[in-house]
Amino acid sequence: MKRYLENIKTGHFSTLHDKVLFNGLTDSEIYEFVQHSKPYYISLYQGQTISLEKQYSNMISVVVAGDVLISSTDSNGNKTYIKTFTEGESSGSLYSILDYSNTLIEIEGKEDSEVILIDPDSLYVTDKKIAVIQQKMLVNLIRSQKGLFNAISERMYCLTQRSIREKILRFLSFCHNSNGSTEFDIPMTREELASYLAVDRAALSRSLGELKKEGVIDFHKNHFIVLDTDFLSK
Amino acid sequence: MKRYLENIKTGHFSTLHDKVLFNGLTDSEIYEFVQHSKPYYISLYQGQTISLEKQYSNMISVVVAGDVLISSTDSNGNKTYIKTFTEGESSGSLYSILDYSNTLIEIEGKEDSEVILIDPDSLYVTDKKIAVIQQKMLVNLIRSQKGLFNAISERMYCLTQRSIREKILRFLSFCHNSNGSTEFDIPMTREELASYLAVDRAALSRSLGELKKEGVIDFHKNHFIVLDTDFLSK
DNA sequence: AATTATATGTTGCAAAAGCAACGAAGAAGT
DNA sequence: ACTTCTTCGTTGCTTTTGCAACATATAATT
Repeated sequence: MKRYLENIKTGHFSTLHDKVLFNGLTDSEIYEFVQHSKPYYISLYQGQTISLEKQYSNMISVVVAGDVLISSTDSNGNKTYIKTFTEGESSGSLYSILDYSNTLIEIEGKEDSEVILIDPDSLYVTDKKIAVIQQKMLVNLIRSQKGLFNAISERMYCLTQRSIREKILRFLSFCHNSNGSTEFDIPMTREELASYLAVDRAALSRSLGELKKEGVIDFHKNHFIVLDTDFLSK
Repeated sequence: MKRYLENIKTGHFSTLHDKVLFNGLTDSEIYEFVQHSKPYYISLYQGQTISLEKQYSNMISVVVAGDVLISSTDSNGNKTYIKTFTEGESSGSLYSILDYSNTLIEIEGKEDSEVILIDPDSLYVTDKKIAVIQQKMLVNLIRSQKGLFNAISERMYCLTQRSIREKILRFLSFCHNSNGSTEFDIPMTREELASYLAVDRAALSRSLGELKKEGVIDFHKNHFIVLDTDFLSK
């Protein structure tokens, strides 16, 4: 199931440039790093789910191709969805920070996918020969965390609002800002949005209906239109 | 108000060892880094508040002595409390990740305090001469983010609970686990706890009273006792 | 000790949210 | 076209929450 990347066909190296974690590295630096860190390579067909043995659960994973869904199961057996990673994203953002050692991590391919796993120690343990490479990659790792942190901050901002109405408006405000338009599609179903805002789905629908009736917003399924932006920014 | 650290009395260097960001660095490495990055030095008396000009707001700050409170004011004039940093903590955890450039950052000394500000570029821009130093510090930065991340995750866990009662129980569960005891002091006033859980203070008191009446917990001011741990873990 | 100030608890009431059950609208499969 | 499934909206009812106003308690100041 797992093999070292260096033993895989060299075609894989060429795709690594585009991945955030390897930004700014030259071909030979990537090659040098792979020689040094011996990352694991996993390929998944669509729908395939594999469990990482615990000793691998804290590794930095880079999605080389496809789209994977990562979940964890804690000691009580509760399965928690962590995040969907798409090609180029590296979960270093998550794993290097949260300590998932000793939890069961599952990776599911939402389509045919390829993932490599990198031992964080290969970045963390000082090695003068590749210090410059390590440094570049660490910076990439920190940078890639920004996106995750912003996502969390945005959700926190929504969650700290006291009413469903305000939570919705906060959420739409973020959508509006990141799309630059007053018209956009949201990437969730109602159920998922309710879960994201930590409210009841029915109550969410009710509040959405009120906002529509008041002419603040309009929507149909995933498509939303903000009619009165005054309500958003505060 | 701000001067370069290297122009300050050398006594400051000796205290840097203990700071998370400088862990694992030798004296000469710290010296070398300071020479290279020219960090700013700020000293605050108790109660003093200073505003960082915008170009400094994204800097990595390390609290060398004392206890400081950091807040940001966004373009709408809303002042948001960010975090209290105590000696040794580096806000790199925050600043390197969240982009606070162009927001007004204020630093308030909760007691007489000293802070140094480090330009993130001095860690990010590759420089072969000090690559090893940079690498060590980047790892320290990532490690220090773990604490912040866990704190945020815990709060999120509380916030996603639907009722005040459940939010309280989640919160107490975390206190219980991190203290290892069923008896502990919480580091907040009621008002602050209410704000942390994003609920009304009066409603919080009501729920706390109910839990006390039911014999699940007992408390007096900041001191809490969990009487029935069955309620916590689930 | 008396006086402020601050923190915490209490309570009535209106508004909001949760829950459950059902119905409508699509989407997917046969 | 018909069934089946999923998603979404609706509604009645109950519970919870927020809000405001006040009471009590504790700490700080003089």
